[in-house]
Amino acid sequence: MSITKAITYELIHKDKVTGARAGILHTPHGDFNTPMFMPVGTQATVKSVSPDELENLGAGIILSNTYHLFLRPGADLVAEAGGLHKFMHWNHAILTDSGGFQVFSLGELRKITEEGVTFRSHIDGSPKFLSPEISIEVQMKLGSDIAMAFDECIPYPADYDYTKKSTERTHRWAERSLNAETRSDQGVFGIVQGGMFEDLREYSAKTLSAMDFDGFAIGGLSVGEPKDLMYNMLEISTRFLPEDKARYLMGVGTPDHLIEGVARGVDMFDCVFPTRVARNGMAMVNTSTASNGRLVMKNSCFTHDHEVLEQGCGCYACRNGFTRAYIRHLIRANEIFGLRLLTLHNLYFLQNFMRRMREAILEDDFSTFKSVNS
RNA sequence: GGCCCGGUAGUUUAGUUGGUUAGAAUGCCGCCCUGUCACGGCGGAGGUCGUCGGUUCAAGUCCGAUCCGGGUCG
Repeated sequence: MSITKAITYELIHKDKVTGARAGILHTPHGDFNTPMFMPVGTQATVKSVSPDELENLGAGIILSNTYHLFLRPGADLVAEAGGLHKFMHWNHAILTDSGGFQVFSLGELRKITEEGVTFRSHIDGSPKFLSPEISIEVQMKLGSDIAMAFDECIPYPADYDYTKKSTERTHRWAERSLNAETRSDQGVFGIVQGGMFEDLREYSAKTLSAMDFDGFAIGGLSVGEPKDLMYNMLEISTRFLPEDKARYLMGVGTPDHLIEGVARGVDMFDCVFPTRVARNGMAMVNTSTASNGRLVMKNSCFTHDHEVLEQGCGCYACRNGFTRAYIRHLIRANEIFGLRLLTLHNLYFLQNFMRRMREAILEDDFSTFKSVNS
């Protein structure tokens, strides 16, 4: 007899050359093609974008943050509103990060013990406490489709001894996170750590694989380490994860990293990059449009540029003919619409980028896509 | 015409009893943003301190003249 799982991964095709995977992630709020990119909606909103705009640009699942919602407005209020989906009017899937990374980002403001993490709120400085049990409880109240286990994101660089101890603690926290979960309509993903050490990455992936998670994330990467080191750690992390469950590389969202991640069998990504960078005036484009894949709209070379961001792009901004000169003007003048146009463009760009990768995988031609877009 | 106030980066300005390389904000130019940030981070260019002369070891600062702007009295 099989228990119905809230979250399942269906492998459709594996690229014959690279091992890149095309699949479908089944959730209580719909089925979504992988590889996929999840826009970040930290505080129950993808900054400056409405739910129907998100839907229109092809996003199927978004990420929201336990840490932020825990501090404000509080999980009880969201539960009172009927859960996060209802609260923010988003009918598709939601993955909630556990707060591990945010707490790690607080630096000196936090203290880690076996029980959990005490820290000070970045909002009002008040003392707070998060543990695996509390994080999962909050995520259950939020009602996300996928909850993340509470982990410690190890800073870079970190020595072997600390990395080993931290990783082992993350494993114990993973077990506790799993035990705290009671909702049948919610899945839980474990998070592989292991810092920058091959044996610890392998150890972490194997240890977590033995637990009954619905999917696995690779954490602790893209924290300042060199690219090659990151790719190596990623490779080892995914190698020991089960084929029949989704793999999620946390916090990655530049095109080069997405390609390298997919090439190593990753199915899901999230990143503030496209949205944050949009708010600071940058458009993401194909390398055929700009060799580094970026247009810094504040640059004076766009003053008289009356072309769209990228020819042939189907995003709201390009489809409707908003020009580079216009967007540059809006950004410089600090007009909200400027950052909205760039946000819509960047999110569309990445959705389309993932879609194209998936097509390439299905045609066993991912290595061509990789070489053309790197 | 007399008297008073004020002229310092494009703009708004700080500058002590004269004392290192005249600061800042904003704007301008560029770089950056990877599980926290809309109004963010870093760097750069930009000044003959209205002009001329004087005092002094040393003047944005003190003195004189002059130009410009504003105020006020006749």
